[in-house]
Amino acid sequence: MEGFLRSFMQVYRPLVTKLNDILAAYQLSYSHWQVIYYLKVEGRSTLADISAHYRVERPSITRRVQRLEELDIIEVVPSENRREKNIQLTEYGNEVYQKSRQAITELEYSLAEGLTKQEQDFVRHTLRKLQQNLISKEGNKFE
Amino acid sequence: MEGFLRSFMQVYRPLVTKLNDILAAYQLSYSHWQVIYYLKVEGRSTLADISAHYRVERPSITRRVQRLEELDIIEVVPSENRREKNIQLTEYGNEVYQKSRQAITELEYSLAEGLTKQEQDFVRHTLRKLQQNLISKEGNKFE
DNA sequence: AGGTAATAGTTAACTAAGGTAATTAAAGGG
DNA sequence: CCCTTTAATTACCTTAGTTAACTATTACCT
Repeated sequence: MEGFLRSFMQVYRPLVTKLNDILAAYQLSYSHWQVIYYLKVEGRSTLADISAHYRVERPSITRRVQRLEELDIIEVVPSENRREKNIQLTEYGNEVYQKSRQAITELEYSLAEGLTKQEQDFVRHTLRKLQQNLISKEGNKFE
Repeated sequence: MEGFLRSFMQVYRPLVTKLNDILAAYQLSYSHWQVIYYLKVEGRSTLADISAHYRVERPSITRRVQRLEELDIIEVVPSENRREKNIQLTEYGNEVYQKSRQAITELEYSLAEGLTKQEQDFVRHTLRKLQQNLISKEGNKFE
């Protein structure tokens, strides 16, 4: 696996840059997209949910959410437990999701150019494995 | 390739964190490692070389190098062209390289757990391809 | 029920890392 | 010899994360 880290890290930067370029259309960047995506898939959620899922500390999530609130992409909905803050996508937020989804999917396709279907499946499979190897060797403060 | 970006980005953070933990032993982080690695492989170089190789703007490289200089990991060597700054690893810098190299290689091994040799080769191959796809679709201000 | 402990969210302060724009110094070319 | 280009630097801004400390609310346990 020697050289793997080098390759991986060199893919990272141009990739985020491209993603951020796409999301700049809505004054967002990739970290905000993660929240939007989560809410699209999971529906109404708390900040703690999102924090746990992405393994990102809560203050970071607070900031992402504040931005999304300002932009009317998400809204707060009342919850029984007054300690937690339930949020969900607004109508406009759904719109932003749809539009960005398209652009991001296109990016994914363009990345996959020159890779066979099998290869693509394999990459996903491997990444998931790497992620597990990484997480299992962590302090696991999130579990 | 749908879902690829998501997986990729979720591997990234724990990975850098681990790398930074390793390098923290020398008050460094991964971005500094890149410079050390480059100097180890290429020998005496200029900041412009490093900037071009990693596709990172020069001010960023200046900062990385300043840190490494402070820590006596690199040293400036006189060059004919007084406009460029030639740098190379010091003896201590080589030591830091060796020690970190070990730890990083171990990390790579532990990541590769559960992947066959073939799979590992394939991951590297694919990452390189992705990198090319990304770069070829860029403004290519570095070429 | 009442007091303590845990949890959700926030704020503040810090760190890492990058980018652009402007500046300085040196080199090169007509 | 002047003008342009190039290498490095500085200053300033942005993204994104972390830890520590605080508030409010809920849960637990005697």
